[in-house]
Amino acid sequence: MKFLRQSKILELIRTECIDTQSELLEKLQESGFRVTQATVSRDIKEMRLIKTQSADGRYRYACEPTAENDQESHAYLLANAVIDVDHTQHLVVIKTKSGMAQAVCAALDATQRSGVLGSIAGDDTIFVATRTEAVAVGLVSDLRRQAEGGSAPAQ
Amino acid sequence: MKFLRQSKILELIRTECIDTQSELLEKLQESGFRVTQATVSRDIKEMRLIKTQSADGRYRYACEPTAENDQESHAYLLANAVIDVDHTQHLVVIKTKSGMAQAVCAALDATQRSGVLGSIAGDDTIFVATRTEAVAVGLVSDLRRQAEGGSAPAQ
DNA sequence: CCATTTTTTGCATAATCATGCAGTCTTTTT
DNA sequence: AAAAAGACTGCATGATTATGCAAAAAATGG
Repeated sequence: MKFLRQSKILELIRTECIDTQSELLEKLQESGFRVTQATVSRDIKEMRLIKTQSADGRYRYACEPTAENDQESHAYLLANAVIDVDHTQHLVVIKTKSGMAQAVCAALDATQRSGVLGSIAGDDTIFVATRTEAVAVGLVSDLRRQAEGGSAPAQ
Repeated sequence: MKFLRQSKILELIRTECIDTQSELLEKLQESGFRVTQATVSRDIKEMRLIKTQSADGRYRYACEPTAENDQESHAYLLANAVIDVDHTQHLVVIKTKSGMAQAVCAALDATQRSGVLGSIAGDDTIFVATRTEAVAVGLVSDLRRQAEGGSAPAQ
C-alpha cells in the first residue's frame, strides 16, 4: 500500500494546505489508509517533502520544486512498482504490483514518449499502444532497464 | 542584533551541514550570539528556511531556492536596516543601523545597478560612487522608497 | 528626557516529528 | 517448501520544534 499511500499524500498536499503530519494522517485515514504518524513521518522523509510556509505564514507541507525530483520519483516508481514488461506487435503490456498501474501509467504519460498513441491502466496491468513495433521494442527495453537498474533514493 | 544574527545563520547553513536548530544554536553561540533555541526557531520561520535532506539522507537546513526569495530578503534588508540616504554630486551616502552596512552593501551590489562604479561599507555607512549625478539621484530616490515602503514578510 | 508603543527575546511548555526495536508480511534463495 | 533476507509498520519514546506569555529592549513621539 505504500505507493498508493504516497500518491495520496502527494495529492493531498497539493490540493490542501496541510501543516502538520497529524493533519495529513487524519486525511489519509479518511481515505481509508490505516497508518500511524510514524509511517507518515517516514513517507515524508522518503518523498523528501518539506515544510514550507504559505503566504499567510502558516506552515504547509510541499514538494521541493526541482525538476529532477519528478524524474526521480518516476524512476523510483518504475523501479519498484513494475513487475514485468512485454509486447506483441504494437502493443506493450506492463504488469505492476497490485493497485499501482494507474500511478505507473501516469508517470509514463508524463514522459511524453514519441511514437506512443496512448495507454490505459487497470489495477495491475497497463496497455500501451505504439505507432510501430520498433517503438514498442524500444519502450520495453527501456522500461526493463529502469525496472531493474533503478534503486530507491538514499534513505 | 537580529540582522547580523540572521546573516550569520545564512552563512552557516550555506557552508555547513546543519541538521537541527540546536546545532545552529551552538555555532551561533560560538560566534558570540547569545540567544536561545526559541529565537532560532523564530528566525528560521521569518527567513523561511526549510529542512531538506542532503544526499546521504541526513536532514539539513537550507533556503528555498526561489529567485523571489533573494529579492524579498533584499527588500527586507533595505526596508529595515537603512536609516537615511543622501547624495552629493556623484556620491551616494547611506546610513544604516549599526553593523548592517556590510550586509546592505552586499544586497545593493547584488542588484547590479547600471551607472554604479562601486561601493564600500564601513560599520554603519556606505559610500556608493556613481558615474553621473543623475544616477545618484535615481538611486537615492529608489532607496528611500524602498526603505519606507517595504515591510517585513508576513509572519 | 520621559512616556508610549512596538519589537525582540527568554522561559517554560505544548506541539510536533523522528526513530530504535520488535513483530509481521513479502520476496528471494537454496 | 523451508530458510533466510529484506521491506514495512506500529508502538513507545526520545528528540526536536513552535509558541503563549511576560519581561526586556528598542524605537517613536512629545
